[in-house]
Amino acid sequence: MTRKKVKLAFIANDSSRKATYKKRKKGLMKKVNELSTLCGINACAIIYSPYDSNPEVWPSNSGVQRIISEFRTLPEMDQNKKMTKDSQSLGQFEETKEGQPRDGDDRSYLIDQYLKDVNRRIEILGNSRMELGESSNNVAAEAIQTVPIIHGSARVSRVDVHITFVIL
Amino acid sequence: MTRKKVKLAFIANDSSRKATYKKRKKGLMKKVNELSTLCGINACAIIYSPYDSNPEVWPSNSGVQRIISEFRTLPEMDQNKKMTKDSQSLGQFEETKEGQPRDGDDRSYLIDQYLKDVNRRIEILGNSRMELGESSNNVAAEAIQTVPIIHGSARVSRVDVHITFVIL
DNA sequence: GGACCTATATATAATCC
DNA sequence: TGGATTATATATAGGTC
Repeated sequence: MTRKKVKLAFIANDSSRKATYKKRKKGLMKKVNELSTLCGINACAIIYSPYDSNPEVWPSNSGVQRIISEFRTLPEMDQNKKMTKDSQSLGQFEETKEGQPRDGDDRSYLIDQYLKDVNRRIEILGNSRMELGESSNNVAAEAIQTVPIIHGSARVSRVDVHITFVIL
Repeated sequence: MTRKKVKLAFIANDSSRKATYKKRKKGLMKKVNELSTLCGINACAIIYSPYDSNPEVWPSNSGVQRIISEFRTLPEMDQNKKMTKDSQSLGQFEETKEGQPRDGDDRSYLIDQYLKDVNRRIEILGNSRMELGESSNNVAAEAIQTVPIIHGSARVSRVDVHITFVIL
């Protein structure tokens, strides 16, 4: 009964932590679903965690596959017709920032940068895991350490939850 | 006063939709923050949307950069020391599934598959955008259409919110 | 539009099986 | 553990400026 105000801190008790994780993951998924529906945003989410044997996806496994497949079939050219203006007029999206390259989208650079980072990170994550056929948890665990341990051999202790949301 | 039970459907009114989007995005961020803290999960979130001129990140721009940078500096080998057992003993994570390759993690295959999909998808997204210096919104817009339009030239109307969560 | 302000709708911690 | 249950803590739609 949520009688406790939930101190925002790491839950020491393992079972409690797991229980909370599952509940909140579910809640997060629901929120994504609602945001998607209410704002007309197409989205898919993939949540991977050591708690679940299978990655959890939204809206559904096939839904995720479909979105990805459809995207792949798009001729690259068709994917880039500029339509900032159209978007604005049709849905008032797009808040063009001043002083941006006229022909490009104002956020292109930032997005590209982030995508590159994510992309590279995913690649490394995938490669390393495949090479050793090892759990990716360690990787995440290490990445977690704010400073040290990174180069050392002292493996991290807990952690290991990977959640990847890709909402388009 | 949330007097209304909020019909879970696309919000036609533009300003209302935007207002809702901003509120819910904030709520989602908070939820991610809480999940991260409560469950000891290191995470970063990147949310890009046409409503905001800059991508929104969590825990902070520098925090995201740091996590990514640190991860990159990891020697690939160091990233994969198996530690399923350690994790279990230390934090009771890792729920080993029976009948899996003894040396690999049970979820490796599934994860690898998803990562590949996401990875490829991100690459395509990035490449196409960079080639034309165009907004990636169109891409998302198209991907949204459940069935048609995909191959046609009739561009989508609204949409354009990209949210990419990468929680590790 | 953005920044509050509530009244309600929801999320969820704690408990029991 | 994995569900239900339910009392509270939160999230937030709708108003008001």
